[in-house]
Amino acid sequence: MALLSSNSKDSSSCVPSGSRDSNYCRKQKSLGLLCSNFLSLYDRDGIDTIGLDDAAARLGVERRRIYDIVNVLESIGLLTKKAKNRYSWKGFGVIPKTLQLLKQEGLKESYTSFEDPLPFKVLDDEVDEKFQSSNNSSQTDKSNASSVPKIPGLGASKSERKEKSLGLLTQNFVKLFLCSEVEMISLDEAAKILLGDAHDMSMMRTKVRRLYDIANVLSSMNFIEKTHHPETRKPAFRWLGMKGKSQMASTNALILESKKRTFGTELTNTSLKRCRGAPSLNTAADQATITPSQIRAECMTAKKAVDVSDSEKGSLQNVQNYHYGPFAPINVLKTQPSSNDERKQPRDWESLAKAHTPQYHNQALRDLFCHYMEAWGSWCSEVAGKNPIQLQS
DNA sequence: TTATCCCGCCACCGC
DNA sequence: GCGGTGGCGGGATAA
Repeated sequence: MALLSSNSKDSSSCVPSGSRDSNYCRKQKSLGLLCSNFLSLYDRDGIDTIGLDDAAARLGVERRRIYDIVNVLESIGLLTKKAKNRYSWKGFGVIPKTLQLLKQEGLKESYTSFEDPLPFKVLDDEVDEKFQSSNNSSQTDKSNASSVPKIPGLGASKSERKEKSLGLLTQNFVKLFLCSEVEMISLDEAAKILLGDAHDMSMMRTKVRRLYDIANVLSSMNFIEKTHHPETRKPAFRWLGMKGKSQMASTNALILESKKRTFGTELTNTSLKRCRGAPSLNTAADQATITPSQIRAECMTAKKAVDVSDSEKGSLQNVQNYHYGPFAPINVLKTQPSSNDERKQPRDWESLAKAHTPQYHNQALRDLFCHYMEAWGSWCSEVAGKNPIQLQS
């Protein structure tokens, strides 16, 4: 295989001859661009079924590439397989439901196995059951778009192959954002978390390659955006969710501008935060950028906080309808305002801020939170003309 | 140098 | 055996 591959490339890349023309541009062949073109073709009214051969022909690519796109799109519910070579287009309307289901599954899983080195890997059976039922009914009932979509071509007994599928990897990658509250994650770190076998470098590299494929497709739909860690400058991806998708259509200019924002100005950039209906108590630091190397430690810390009790967790969600995830401030559970508290001194912002200032275990997070508070303070004085909240260091 | 990811081989599966 | 599917990793390109 290697020989054949390298031979075919020798004749087509180093020397611009053969099938690859002299002005070959890699970007023009990218999976992300291909996905954009695919959506341009099929994301419209009147589109019901999509033929893979047709798609490949119209997009001018080989079938293999269409499989890559379709697998990712199907994993998030945009498509469902109808028959061999034929898919049914569901559209972006199903995405909120899909994300909600993925989040539910991911949260359930993370609560039971966050200490597992591969917290998002163990859900296969459960997901598969849902996929199976989803697929069965999708053959006849298109209203089933609310179910988390089945991954294509995965027989129940092919667990090993299934575990490596692009679709499942896509779902787990998305869960990583939905459930961990991590604002930014590198693909290396994602691969480590999703794979578990971080010691196997070969497998890691393969996983990262697939994550690049997935990330390209997701970012072409504006579900995520590529960015860089502000300190390490390491490449990473930030979750935008449906907000990114909806704003892509209506406010391209705004998004382009926001992509240029610097890390320190992110505080007021709430429009691009993930779409999860977070309440106003959601702190800036809660949405902060986390260095990948801090993820595991913070996961463990937050796991302990979240695991205080199921009832406590339930009440938190009832009150706030919001889940902090593994990066919640450690005192969040203790300082949630009761219904009585909410009536007390609603305008005493300073004491409120002091009472609710998160006490992160991690020094970097504390610094980050201070940074946000400073930014907020300057924003208040500059824009809103209010007194900045004094920082607790 | 490192990050990115295209490309196509080939194993697997159902018919 | 055959065609559809998709995991996989070499190695080229981009940054």
